[in-house]
Amino acid sequence: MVKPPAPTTARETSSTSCGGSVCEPAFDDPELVIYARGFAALSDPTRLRLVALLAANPTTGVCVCDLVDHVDRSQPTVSHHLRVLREAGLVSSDKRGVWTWYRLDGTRLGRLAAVLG
Amino acid sequence: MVKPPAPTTARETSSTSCGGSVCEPAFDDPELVIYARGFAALSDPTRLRLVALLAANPTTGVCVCDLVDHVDRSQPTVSHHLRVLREAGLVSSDKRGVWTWYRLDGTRLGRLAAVLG
DNA sequence: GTGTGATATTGACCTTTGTCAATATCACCC
DNA sequence: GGGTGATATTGACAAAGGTCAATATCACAC
Repeated sequence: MVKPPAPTTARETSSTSCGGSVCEPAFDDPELVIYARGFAALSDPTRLRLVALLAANPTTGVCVCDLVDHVDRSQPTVSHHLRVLREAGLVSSDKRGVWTWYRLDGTRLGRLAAVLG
Repeated sequence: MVKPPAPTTARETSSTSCGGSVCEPAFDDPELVIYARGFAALSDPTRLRLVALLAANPTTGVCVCDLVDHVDRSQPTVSHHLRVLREAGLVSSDKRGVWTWYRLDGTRLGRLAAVLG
């Protein structure tokens, strides 16, 4: 969203027009849809808590069983949320034997942060 | 979500336990709900386009009538989205006569960006 | 192979959300 | 005051989303 402020031309509010001159942003619609999907993945408190847990354990990641223990939601619900995060590209999963470990994808998260300025 | 990586203790994957030691994040639930609401406000392409338009015109803001012209949605729908953004604290509105101008709240947006690292 | 335990998927439920048409509000001009 | 035009609100509807119980899958141990 960051954009160098355009040299705003003088603008007089007349009674027949708001007098606005709008500078178009440099984002096209497909881009917006992708970013919106990313933010949607972060729009749920449970998912945000999962992200926080993963962010607090960046080097090792966290096993699903531990995530379930920490979020006060049923195991299927946690699994659903992890799927949403994975499909948004924000986390990656790694199956080791019976256990599945999730890890945060800092790059994707950083790109979303960059969009916000 | 940024958190100094805790000194992860050695962890052996046994057959009876994943062996994980989870470092708790420094976010409490009310905080998560607030942030989630912020991201939810950014989770719609139409709203994201509105934000982009406002970000591209930071000094003056943009009049609602111009926003409606630029987003291919009905006027009530645009009004609805602006309300969502306003209630999330991401934009502020300013009534000048018949026209209402919206402006981006960079601080709030920046705080959301900071949460992402 | 059988059992066990970790994770994923399915199905069902209810809530939330995006959208528009219709209507309301409100400021301004004549 | 009546008309006009900008914005907000309401109501209705379909679609999407969060949750859990039940079930499926799959790896490992015995």
